This record gives sequence, C-alpha cells and structure tokens, in this order.
Amino acid sequence: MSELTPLRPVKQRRMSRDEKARDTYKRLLESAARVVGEDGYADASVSKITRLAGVAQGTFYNYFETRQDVLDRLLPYMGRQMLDHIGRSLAHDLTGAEREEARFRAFFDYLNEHPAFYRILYEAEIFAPDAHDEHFRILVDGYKGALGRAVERGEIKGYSDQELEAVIYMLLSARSYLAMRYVHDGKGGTGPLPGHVIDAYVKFVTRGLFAAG
Amino acid sequence: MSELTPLRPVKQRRMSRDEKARDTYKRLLESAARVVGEDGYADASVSKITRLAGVAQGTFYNYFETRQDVLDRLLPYMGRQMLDHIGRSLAHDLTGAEREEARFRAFFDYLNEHPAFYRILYEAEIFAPDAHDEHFRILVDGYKGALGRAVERGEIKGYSDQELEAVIYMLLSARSYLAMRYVHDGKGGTGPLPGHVIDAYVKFVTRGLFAAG
Amino acid sequence: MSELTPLRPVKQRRMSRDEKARDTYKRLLESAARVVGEDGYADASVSKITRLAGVAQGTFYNYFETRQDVLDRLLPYMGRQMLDHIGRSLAHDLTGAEREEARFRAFFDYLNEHPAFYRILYEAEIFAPDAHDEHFRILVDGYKGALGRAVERGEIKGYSDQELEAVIYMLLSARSYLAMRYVHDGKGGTGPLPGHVIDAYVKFVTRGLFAAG
Amino acid sequence: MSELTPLRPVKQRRMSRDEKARDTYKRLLESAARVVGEDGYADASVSKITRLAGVAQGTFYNYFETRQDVLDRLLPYMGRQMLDHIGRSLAHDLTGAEREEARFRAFFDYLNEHPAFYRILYEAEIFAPDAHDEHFRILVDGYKGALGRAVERGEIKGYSDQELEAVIYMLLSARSYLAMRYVHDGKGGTGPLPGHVIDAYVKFVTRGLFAAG
DNA sequence: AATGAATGAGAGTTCATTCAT
DNA sequence: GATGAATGAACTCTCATTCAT
Repeated sequence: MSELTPLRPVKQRRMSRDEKARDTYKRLLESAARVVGEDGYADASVSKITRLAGVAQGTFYNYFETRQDVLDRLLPYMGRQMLDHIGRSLAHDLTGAEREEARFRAFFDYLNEHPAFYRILYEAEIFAPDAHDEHFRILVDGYKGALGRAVERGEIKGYSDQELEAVIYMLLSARSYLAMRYVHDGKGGTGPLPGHVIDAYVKFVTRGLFAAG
Repeated sequence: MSELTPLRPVKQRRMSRDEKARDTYKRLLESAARVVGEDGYADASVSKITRLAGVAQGTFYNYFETRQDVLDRLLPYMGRQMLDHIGRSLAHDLTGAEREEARFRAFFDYLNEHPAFYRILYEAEIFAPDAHDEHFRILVDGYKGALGRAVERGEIKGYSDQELEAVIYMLLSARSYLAMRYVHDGKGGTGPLPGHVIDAYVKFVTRGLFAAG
Repeated sequence: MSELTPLRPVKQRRMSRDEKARDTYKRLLESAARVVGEDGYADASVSKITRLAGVAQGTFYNYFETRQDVLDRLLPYMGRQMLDHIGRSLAHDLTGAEREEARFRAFFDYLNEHPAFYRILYEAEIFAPDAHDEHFRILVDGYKGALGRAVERGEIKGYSDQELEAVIYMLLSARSYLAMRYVHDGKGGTGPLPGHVIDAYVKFVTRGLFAAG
Repeated sequence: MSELTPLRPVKQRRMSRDEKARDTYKRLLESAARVVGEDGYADASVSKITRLAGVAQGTFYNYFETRQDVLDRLLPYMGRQMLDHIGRSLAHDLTGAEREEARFRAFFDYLNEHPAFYRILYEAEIFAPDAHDEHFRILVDGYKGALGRAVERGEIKGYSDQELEAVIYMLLSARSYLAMRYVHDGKGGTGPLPGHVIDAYVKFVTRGLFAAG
C-alpha cells in the first residue's frame, strides 16, 4: 500500500490525563480504521496501526487487549456513524417505497464519504464475525420496525413477519453487492452509484414489496 | 478447529504414474477445499493441506506454484461443479418465476451437499479476487442469457438491459445473504433453507421481476 | 564446522536501553563476522548468527533488514578496521619500497589478528558484490594517492596514471593470493607469512616499481 | 537469469549404448558449465542443469554422485582446455619476458572465448576448493618448470626457488584481479583487456623478474 | 501511561536426493 | 539407463505479544 500519513501528533496542548488517554484511544481506533480501509483486516498489523497513530507498539496494549480486539471495535464504531447518518438523512414525512429509496441513497452517500467503511463492513464477516453479527442484528431490528410500520400503514401486504425478515436480508444484501459491483473500485476507492442502478433497485423493491397486492 | 481426518491414503493399488499424479493433484485440491471450508482461506496453510492429503509439504509445490495458486483454483473448480449441478437440476420446460425458483433451490441444494462451498465463495472476494471476478462474470453472463430469454417471452417487462444487470446482482446477493443467515451455522456446517425463506424469495422476485407490468 | 561458542551473555549489568541496543547490534554483527569467517557467506544462516549472539532469531530483524543486509555490512565494518590498522602501522617517515613493505606487513598482521577477514574479503566479490566494489574503490583510491606521492618524490618512474592503476590491482591481488597460499589454512585459521614470501614480494615490487628507471 | 536454451536434444541417431552414455555425461557437464558461468555455483541447481541438458533430474544421479560432484569436475575440465589453449599459443622460440607476455595474452584470449570460465575459476576457491587446489597445483608446477628454464637461461636472477614460487602466485593473482577489474562486466560477459593494462603487466614483470640484476 | 527491544512460534518456499516404475 | 514424483530438512522472514525501563 502507499504509506498512510500519520495523524496529527497530539491534539491541542494542555489536555488532562483523561483527555489524553481518550485521545490516544481514538487515534488508535481511527488509525486502525484507515489501515483496514486501505489494506484490509488481514494486513492490518499492530505495527502499522501504531505507526499511523504516532505511538509506540507497546502503547497499543494499554488500550486494546489484542489485535483482534481493535478489529472487533471497528464495525460497531463506524456502523453507528452510518446509522446516524442514515437516520439524519431521512425526512420524517417520507413513507413507503420513497422512504426505502431515501434509505438506500443515504447508505451510498455514507459509503462515498467513508470509503474505508466498505472493507470494514464487508470483510467483517470473515475477520470480525461477532461484530458482524451484532451489526446485522441492529440493522435488521431497525428494518423490522420500519417495515412493521409500513405494514401497519398498509403499504406492504402479503408478507408474514418471518418472510419480512428474509426480505430484509435481501434488501441489505442488495446494498452490498451493488456496492461491490458499481461503487467499489477494487483498491479502496469508491464512486457514485449510477442512476440506472438506483432505478433498478427502486423499481424492484417497489414492485416486490410495496406494490398493492 | 477439530483436526480434519486425512483422505484415504492412496486410492487403489496399481495406478499408472499418470493416474497417480492426477490423483495427488486432486487430493491436494480437495484437501485445500476442505481446509478452506473449515478454517477459511486465511488459515488454510500448506501444512494443513498436505497433512490432510497425506503427502509431504514439498509435494505440494510439484502441483501448485504457490499457496495462493491453489487458493485461486478452488472457486473455479467448485464453481463449475455448482453450475453443472444447477444446470442439471433445471427441468427444460420451466419458465418465468418457476424457473428462477428452481435455480434458487438448486443453489441451496448444492450448498447443502458441499458445505465448504460457502466459505470458498464468500471469502474469495478477499482472498482470491481474480477468481471471484471471473466466477461472477460467468454467473452474470449466464443470468443475462436466462433473463434475456424471459424478456423475449414477455415474462419480464419494464427493465432495461442495464437495469437487468443490477437486478441480477440483487438476485445473486440474495442467495449469499440468505445462505449466511439461514443456512450457514458459522462453523463450516449448513442446514436446509426454511420454507418461509423460499416463499419470501419467490414472492419478492415474482412480484418484483416477473409480474405483469 | 565445530560449533562456535556464544559470546558473553550480556555485557555488564546496568546498561541504558540505548547502550543495550547498540550492544546487541554489535554482537550480531560480530557474530555474523565469526560465522562467515568460519563457514563462509553461503552457510552463514541467520539461525547460526543469532545463536552465537545469544539472541532470538526474531531479534535479528530488529537490526537488519534481511540476511543479505548483515552480509553487506561485514566488509565495510572490517575493511575500515583494517585500513585503520594499516594507517596506524605506517611510520610517517617511511618512503618508497620500504613504505610499501610496511603496508604489506601490516595487512598480514591484521589478517593474523582477524582470521575471519580472509573469507569476508575474498568471498565478498560473490556474496556482497556492492560492498566488495566499494571496498576496492576505497583501497584503490588510497593507493593512487600513495603512489602518486611516490611518483612526485621521483621514486616511481615510467608508469602512466592508467598503468599505475593496473599496478595497484596487481599489488592488491598479490596480497590475496599470497594469503590464500601461505597464510590461510583452508578452515578459517591463519598463520604468519613466511619470511621468504615477504622477501619475494619486496624484491619483486622494488625492482618492478621503485627501481630507478 | 535469462533462461538458457537447451542443448541439441541428442547428437546423431544411432549411437551405441556407450556413446549415448558418454554423450549424456558430456551434455550434463557442459550444461553445468554454462549454468555456473551464467548464474554461479551457488545458483547452479540440479534442476537447471538437467533442464538445460534435456534429461530428467534423476538421470543426473546416474552420472554424478552428488551435485557437488559435478561442480568439482568443472574446473579440471575447463582448466585442461585452458592450458591446452595456452600451450598451443606459445611459439617455441619465445623466451624471457616475451614468453611471459604471450602466456598472459593467451590467458585472456581464452577467457574471452569462454566467458563461463571466469566464474568457474574464480568461484571455485569457495565452491570447489579441492578442484581449485588441484588446478593451482598444476598451474604452479607448470610455471615452476617454465621459470626454472628461464633461470637456467640466465633470464631471471636473484630469486631462490622458494621465492620464485611466491612470485608465481603473484603472476597468477595478477591475471585474476586484472580480469576482475578490466575484463569481467559483472554479469557473465567479458571484453578485451585494454592495451595499457598489458603494458603495465609486461613492464612490471619485466623489471621485477627478468631485468638483469 | 509510554516505550520499543526481545521473543519464538509458525509461515511459505526451495532443492538435493531417492526410488518405484 | 531413464524417469520424475515424492520427500523432508532447512531456510528466511513476519508479527502479535510481553515486559523491563
């Protein structure tokens, strides 16, 4: 990889002991995110992470139990960011397929602003499976609420709760694969999602899920 | 992991030199497949593979250039098997959504019979990206032909070719994630896909894609 | 080979971190020199070197990039030692053939005190060619200065500058081959150079180079 | 290295058993010479040699005990060639310094016609020390006879027999180092020896050895 | 809390040699 | 005599983790 440039050495001067520790923790976590985004989990060595964070290798172990520990915290950290972003992006009055479309677009917005998220999310199934499971649990739970409300509003018909869960997995999977195919360039970078892909998604989901039975 | 048990030591007695070599090659390839299925690409060491195949480590390098080399051959090898299986499973007279349902079921049949295929396929994006790209190319091309014929038969309406490609990615992605959620047990094993998941898939795809515009 | 005996375990107690690191570096370098002296570059494995230095194999790579790296540093390290030794041995008032004789004797003195130097120097052409080239450049440059001054003093006549360079190579080559034949015992050890060899060298060089034209 | 091109598959058709064996032996020996000339002893693997000779790896061991065995035979094989060449090149009526000059030129002639000889000779001290010793014994013995005759003719004065041996080593060493500096290009190739180097050698040796005491 | 040298297990790979065919 | 697949010891190098400073 092209060597990443270290983060700013320390933030401001005069930080309390506590602030400094918190700052170091965050620096390590964000360095890890950048390294994983650039090189993938497999090549995210402790030495790369600490070099990027500007601390000694031993310091790492004052903040994380093991290398795996920091890898496990990456997806929760960025996943929450992503959910916050999507939440903020959804206008309150949107309903039905339009709401789903907005969610879909917001996801790709976030991806474009945080290219590292692609690898962190998609490699997590392999390298941080617990974090991946938990991330999915949160996502699916959120979706269940959202689709449940759509069912109540009569926008979705003909799907049992069990079936809706399966549909949620299909929606989430679509994001991943469309990102893989249309957005990810194979080396850490991303581009905007082509309009016809959005059209296809919206059409497919509208007919498949929201269309009047 | 629980140590895998070695393959039968040699096959029959009396094999010609050529047969023996072919046998060793196949034993190594299938050992690699089992190890990757069990432990993932990252932990598929040459030593594990040769131990399982019952040959010396050096023998490995008579058949593969590098460790990566064998990893790259896994997905083509099993991917072809899978496509053959699906091809054989499709009754000729099936059309429309029923044909897609048969394809879907056949995929999960194959997965249940070859549990290692799950990891080989889903980790390939990371560990054997070239093989992964090629595998997808074949899959997508096949699907394009199939959906193209459905369009000609008037079973699918309202999707441009570009949009259909995006839809194909959604169909393929659905398989993956539904496998991940409902079939894969997290440690190399698989179970049958619950009926309601099949129902949900069929319903969603029928409405989304095949329903009369 | 007869296993070499490890260096003293640590030096003194109470060394600062920096001192300890410097000590480890030196121990590794000198262990490498002894191993090469004993077994040659080809058989100087990292494992032998670290065993002799009394450190773990991994430690080696905290100080040298690769095995080749340490091999490349051996000749510069000992070559400088040798030149210092020769420089210190030359009385200021010596001139002409006597000065060359002193240089010649000083070289063999050094060789006897550092038997490893023989292999380090003579195998370097093959195993550390860059270091060898550089070493020769330094040697030849030094000689050019020395012979140039002899020419100015009128002690050498009848040789062009180009020819003198060729003569320098002959002088350096004589050292090597005489060491090979009369000093080196074939297994890392050395003995004193017989007097008649010194006589022959002095006679040959005096007549060949310094004799009045 | 640039892959060497294999020797002609077999010579003529219809060779007796004995001839075929002798042919294979020679093919292996000459392949070894080419490989060593190109890549050096250290990288002359049995596999490279047999590939170049166009035989299977196992065949090698029908002709040579070990890899070292063939390496040990290289210098005797080419050394004899070289001596024959020099012998043929020396006009019978040459004497004194002129005879030595002719010998010197003939050596470099041979070197230019057989570039592989450079590495075979100069690496032999390290990789085939016994062969190297033997080669030198032959060379020195020959030289002793030649210089002894020069002494008898009164062309050389003032050197004892012991001293003459040392001088012989100096003459042989000069060839090597002058070849290293002026003829060898660092990657298997050679060029002609510059005239001023020949001049310097002749001048040095004439004055040093042959000049009237 | 921060450091960074030291550790050592384990990885991938090479290759001279053997031997059944 | 020729073959070439099989062997296994030995190699260089990596890196998560520890711990004395």
